[in-house]
Amino acid sequence: MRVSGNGVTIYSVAERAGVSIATVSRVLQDSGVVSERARRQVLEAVEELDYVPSGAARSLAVRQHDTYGLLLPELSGPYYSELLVGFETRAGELGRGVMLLLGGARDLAKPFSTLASRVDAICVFGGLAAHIGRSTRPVVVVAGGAPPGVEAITAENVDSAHELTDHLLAHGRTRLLFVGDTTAAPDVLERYEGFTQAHEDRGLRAAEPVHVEFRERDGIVVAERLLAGDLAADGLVCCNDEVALAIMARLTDAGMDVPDDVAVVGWDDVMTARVRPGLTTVRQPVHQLGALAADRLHELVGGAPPRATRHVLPTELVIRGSCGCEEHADRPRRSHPQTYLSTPPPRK
Amino acid sequence: MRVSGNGVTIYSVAERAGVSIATVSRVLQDSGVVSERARRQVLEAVEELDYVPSGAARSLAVRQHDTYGLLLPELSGPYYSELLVGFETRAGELGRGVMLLLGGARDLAKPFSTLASRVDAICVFGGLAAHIGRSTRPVVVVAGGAPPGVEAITAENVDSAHELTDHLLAHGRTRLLFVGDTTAAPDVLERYEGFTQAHEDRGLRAAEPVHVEFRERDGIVVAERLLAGDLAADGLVCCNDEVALAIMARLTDAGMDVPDDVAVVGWDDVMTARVRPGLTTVRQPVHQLGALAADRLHELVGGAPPRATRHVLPTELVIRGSCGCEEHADRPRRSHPQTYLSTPPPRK
DNA sequence: TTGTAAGCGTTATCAT
DNA sequence: ATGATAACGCTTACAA
Repeated sequence: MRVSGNGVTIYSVAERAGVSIATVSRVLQDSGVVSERARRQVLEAVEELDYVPSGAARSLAVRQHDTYGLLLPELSGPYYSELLVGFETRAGELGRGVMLLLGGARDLAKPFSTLASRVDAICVFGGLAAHIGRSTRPVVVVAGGAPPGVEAITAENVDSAHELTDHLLAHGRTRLLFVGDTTAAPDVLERYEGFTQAHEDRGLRAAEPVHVEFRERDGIVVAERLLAGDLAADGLVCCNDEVALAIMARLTDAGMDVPDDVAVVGWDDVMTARVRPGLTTVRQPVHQLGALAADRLHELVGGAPPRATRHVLPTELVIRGSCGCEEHADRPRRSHPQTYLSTPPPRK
Repeated sequence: MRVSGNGVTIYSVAERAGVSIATVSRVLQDSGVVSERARRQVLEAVEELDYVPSGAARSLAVRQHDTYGLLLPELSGPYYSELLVGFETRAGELGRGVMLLLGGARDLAKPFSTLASRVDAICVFGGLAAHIGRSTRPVVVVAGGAPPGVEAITAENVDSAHELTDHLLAHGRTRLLFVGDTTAAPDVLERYEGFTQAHEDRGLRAAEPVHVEFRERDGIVVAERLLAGDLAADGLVCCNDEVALAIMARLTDAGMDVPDDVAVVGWDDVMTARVRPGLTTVRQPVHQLGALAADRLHELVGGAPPRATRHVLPTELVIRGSCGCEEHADRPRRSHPQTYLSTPPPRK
């Protein structure tokens, strides 16, 4: 039994149109020269037979899948979605399809190699970089460290964190806590580095990070610990906005004032749930990250050599009220331009 | 130039292992019987050569892509993400890959047929159902109406909307507005139907829907119109939580009280941004929607006949404070079980 | 247990 | 302008 497709092949079409399969292919690929008459007949036959070409056969013949893979750990929150959208959009512009693989809990070994067998190149999210067995296919790692020889694209982290932290310290905050699991993602570790450096630059010593996941509920736990006196701080630098917002909400509910009692800042500039005080945060060019990844895969597949240095995208510090500033214009305050290798700076 | 892959084929492996390609295939597919010795040698050769099989060649040979397609309009907010995760997860469990196509603004005709040529079956999001040209491949439409002969899966809408609306009317609200673009998605239209019916059941006449998009900013516009007196209402039934939350935030900012001045209810039960008052909303089994879609595609590809009736998943009304109720336990109040065709009710 | 060989449905190179 | 025909890399009877 033919389980998929309708059994209509290029042969059926050729026969019906009264031409050879070569002509059918020419018409469909719009390659070579075909008489108007032949073209019409082919198109007609295609229509009548509901012909759907076999992507597999084509890929085999042209030795290219025209598809890029994307490996993400999950899809909660706006971060991954935006990355995915950026990637898919650019891939689409390049005429490439996208195969998605979500990390989740499952063992990725087999799914990953299956993916590798179906695509021309793969974009891997930072935390999952370990899954790249000598992948044979071109790979770029996004938002995280890559093994030697593998290209990496990331948003600037250290400097942004430095500035964000320093901003809090400049507000006179003395007991800052970094909230985020530095072991979970390379990005988070870099942010903690910036956090530490900012302290050191002022002759202070940064506290150990408070390890939590990225999710909202994890923020609540931190808030509870703060309320219980288990944790003490007058400023919180959170690994992302969701955690920051959750903490703010819980703290405010319990009668504490943000930023008076404790300043809270985050990362990502999530546009949802605009709150008061507005959340001071670092805006990342997530969409561009995805788009750039797709671009690079395309170039790598095209034969370009992998880049030796990481490609770092600039971020913007967005000052609102949660850091202790008077809430003013909702605009980015400063940006962190980075070395651009060959790609022009992303534009909004 | 060989642009993709490393040129290592099953032949290279066979040669290196000193066996035939049939044996290599047997080892890799774990089919047929192979001597331990041959197996070891093949595996060794695979390792040494960094062999990555060609998915295309395999698909061509087995006449199956082992991949399902998913067509979504976009990825903003948690709704689509959850749907996607549900779909991808189940597909993964079934050993199938997922190709994603995002609607966006671009013309979908070509991307869609390309997609069709690369997958065994496609899941199409409701609003995009029009893009299914006699697709030849099995298709299921999720969250929306499907052309005759095409299977559809959706969450219950009319009854939920009816109950939600009636709940507001029972609170003594008299000027209810439905906020959402009924022309954009069939789901929204169904909700408006329930909205209308609830009015009619009480001998009232429902107002025309206020057409807005799904996004947050669209909610703000509505709030502005309300504040400006351009719109008058003491209760708002919003097409999703993002719009509802945005409206609530803007209204509250401007000094209005929710729910005293105006009740606001939504749809989706977005867990982010838990606010006060808590948002009364309808919880949809979005993850299951995606998972069920993958399941059905799998069965269709396996030769099962398409279902004639729509497969409707139950929703839960979640009563919190934004409807005017005293804020009590954060639990679903009632559910809308529907006819189950063959799939057991989704469980949390 | 292993190998040979015939597909699978395209593209692309030659002739014609 | 069109048609044979040889790849493309794999799976799978069928033989051995």
